[in-house]
Amino acid sequence: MIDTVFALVGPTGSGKTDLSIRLAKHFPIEIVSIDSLQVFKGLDIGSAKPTREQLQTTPHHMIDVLNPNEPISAAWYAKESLNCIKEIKSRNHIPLLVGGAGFYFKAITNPPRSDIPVNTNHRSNEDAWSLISNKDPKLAQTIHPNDIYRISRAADLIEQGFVPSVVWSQTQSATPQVAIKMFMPHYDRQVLYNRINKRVLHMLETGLIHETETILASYPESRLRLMKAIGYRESLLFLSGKISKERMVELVQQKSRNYAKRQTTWFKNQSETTVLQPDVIETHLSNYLRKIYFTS
RNA sequence: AGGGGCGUAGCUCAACUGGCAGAGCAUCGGUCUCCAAAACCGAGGGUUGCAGGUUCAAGUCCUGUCGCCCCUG
Repeated sequence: MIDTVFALVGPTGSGKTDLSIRLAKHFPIEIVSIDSLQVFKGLDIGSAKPTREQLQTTPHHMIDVLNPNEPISAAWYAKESLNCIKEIKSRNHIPLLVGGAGFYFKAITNPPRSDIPVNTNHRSNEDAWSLISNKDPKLAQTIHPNDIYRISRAADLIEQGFVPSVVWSQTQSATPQVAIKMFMPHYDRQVLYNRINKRVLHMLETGLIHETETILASYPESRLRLMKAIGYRESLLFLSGKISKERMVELVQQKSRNYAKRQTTWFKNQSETTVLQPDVIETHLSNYLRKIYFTS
């Protein structure tokens, strides 16, 4: 029988963290963060990590488990969070997944093949593309020639003797280890954007730039990762004098809004997602949890 | 006041000697099967500051006008 796990999903700035803490006051909940940045130690302000108090009042998992210079992957994330879920259940507690990383959620239900390593050596896009056209023409028709991520991974698979279209259809049709029931608060776009803009301002007031400097000082090799993370990238650009402080704030707000839109698109197009108005989501989820865990 | 420069998409800018007004970003929609706060795809959006003139044809040339910037007194 497949376990059902509950999840609080949604775009950045939609109040997931606060809501999860409130729920944890009434239920024996342990929170599993599904977030690509909060896993890293030191990325606190920029990743909008739960506060120290929040982390103390409610058990959290998948937060502060990696150093900023350590590698991460969806397969690893899926495996670790699945472990957390299992342990929480063995304690007779309720696991609640909280986060906005759709890709990692997907990896939890449909884990990618972790036995085929990622090839780190560089090959040109043209080479990879011609490799795919030759060895897996079916796939070449479904991948856009500019889609360098998937092209590169497909080339990985081919070089290791696999046919990408076959491998990928297998992982897709594999029986999921857990079913995730997702709840997402829905805000009016303008309201959400205002919240995000305000939150970015708050990040700057509480020391986002200083945090960036601190991380980089302890882990110079984490520069690449920071350059791919909203808020940290712009801080680095500001610190190196490439942009003004005003421009930096503008950019962080803009990129956060763009990200929030992508997250919303991802989750709302998942069939397991229940979209709810912010003012009813707490009672709705409470009722749900009560019904599932305390009636039998 | 006199001389010069500039006004083109929400923003930053393209458009050789007149020849169908474009690009990046933003905005809106979407994709995602080990880099995902990443990467990628699609769409909408313009009386070229305004008013005249020359021309088959004006963002481009001429006149006037408004706004901004620089230089000189």
